[in-house]
Amino acid sequence: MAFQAVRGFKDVIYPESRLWDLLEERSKEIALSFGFEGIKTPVLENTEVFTRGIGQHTDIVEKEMYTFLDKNNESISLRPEATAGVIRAAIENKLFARKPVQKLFTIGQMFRHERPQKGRLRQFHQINAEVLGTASPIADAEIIALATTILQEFLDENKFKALRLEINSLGCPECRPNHKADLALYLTNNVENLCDDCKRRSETNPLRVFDCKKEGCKKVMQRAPLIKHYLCPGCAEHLGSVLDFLECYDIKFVQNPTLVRGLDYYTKTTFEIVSTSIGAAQSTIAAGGRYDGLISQMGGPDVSGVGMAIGIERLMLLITQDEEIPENKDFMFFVPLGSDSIEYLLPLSKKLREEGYNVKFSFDFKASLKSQLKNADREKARLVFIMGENEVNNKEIIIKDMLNHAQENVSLDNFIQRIRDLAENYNEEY
RNA sequence: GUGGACGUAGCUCAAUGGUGGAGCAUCGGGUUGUGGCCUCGGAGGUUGUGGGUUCGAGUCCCAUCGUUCACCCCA
Repeated sequence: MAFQAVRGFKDVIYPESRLWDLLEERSKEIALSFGFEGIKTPVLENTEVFTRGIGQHTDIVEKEMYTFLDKNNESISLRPEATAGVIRAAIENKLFARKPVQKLFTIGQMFRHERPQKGRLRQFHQINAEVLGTASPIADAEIIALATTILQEFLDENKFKALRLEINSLGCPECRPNHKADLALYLTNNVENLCDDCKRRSETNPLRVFDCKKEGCKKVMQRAPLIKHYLCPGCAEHLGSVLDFLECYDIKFVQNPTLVRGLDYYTKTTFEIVSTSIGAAQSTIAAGGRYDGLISQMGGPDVSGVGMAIGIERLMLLITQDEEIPENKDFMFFVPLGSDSIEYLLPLSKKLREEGYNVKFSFDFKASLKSQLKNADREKARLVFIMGENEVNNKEIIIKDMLNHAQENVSLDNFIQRIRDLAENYNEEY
């Protein structure tokens, strides 16, 4: 039996790997343009970073985290999300002593032991950004603007328009308990009309009952108390400001009063960017929100933060949904006929690469010109440089243009200058 | 973690329980050192894996692995 990758873990091969690299490069450039600094944190943390950060009783920590004992019997876990580790790193490296507000950006793999599905892997990747150290609603809007800017960069107009930004406020420790209590009471009073799942949810995670698709439950929840009627003046004002600022950014949104997040730390602003043109299991492309209390809870200063994550696999699914991944750029291609020309051609290929051209060199110097040209064609060669016995004797090279079939002989001495001239005429194609 | 569907060549898919095929891709010819198009040919498979039923299984049954859809949950 041949080897198989671990369940839920996937190889990324070309051409997807090309698009993947592009995605990482461009999104990083965009984050830098917003003033974020890159950060790289380990995939492995002490388990407590996550139990304290995300919450002991979340599904992510309780059921999905890869947790095991290290050789010294300490419990360590693969990170199921980025925020807790970034905050741990910010505190440990005393970043808040450098300046009070930290804007941090990272891309990397996360691990959750779920049943795999399309767009749901056990190792998956996120583009992640956090603004730590400010309660300003401008930061919330900026985080959302960063997410939408990155998505807009990679999606064509129709796909981008098919995205929906849903936003809600979860309140704060001041006002949230009042809503929680009233909701719990309401659910208890209507428990006979709820499905079995929702009876359980009423106990474990009452807000989730809003998400139930069963008619009975939906009917009950139509009259259930909504958090927005319970927000304290501070939270209400914050939400209002965030929405105002989103309009300043010209970002469309819909308020979803039942939007919940699966991580305990969220307060006030919470949002999701979902695609309407993709399966339910992978429709959430990006998500995030504000977290008061998390940074201090992890041993840092008592300041607030806000962050977002984009699921790379899900974004890739959306991008490639009905589109081909673009080909690599054109290449120049060296064709030695026989072994005698190699000593002339290899140095020239080095020189061209140093000048920044994309250069491939045929490996099959013993093969016929025909098969090497065929190969050159398949390798997307625009200019092919051929040198055989005749050319070695005359100290010259054939330059063949594969697009317009033209070919010319140039002397070895004039070769590089001739390529510069040709490439210039091709308008930066190389 | 729960329930359903599907696994045949590198890819997309055929084959009534009776000798597993096609298209594309790949490799090689179509006169000496000129690619794409065309044409001819070759190679490629323990039908995911392991059991079972049957004279006979790609096809039916069970298990297992994988994929996928809906849940749970989430990026």
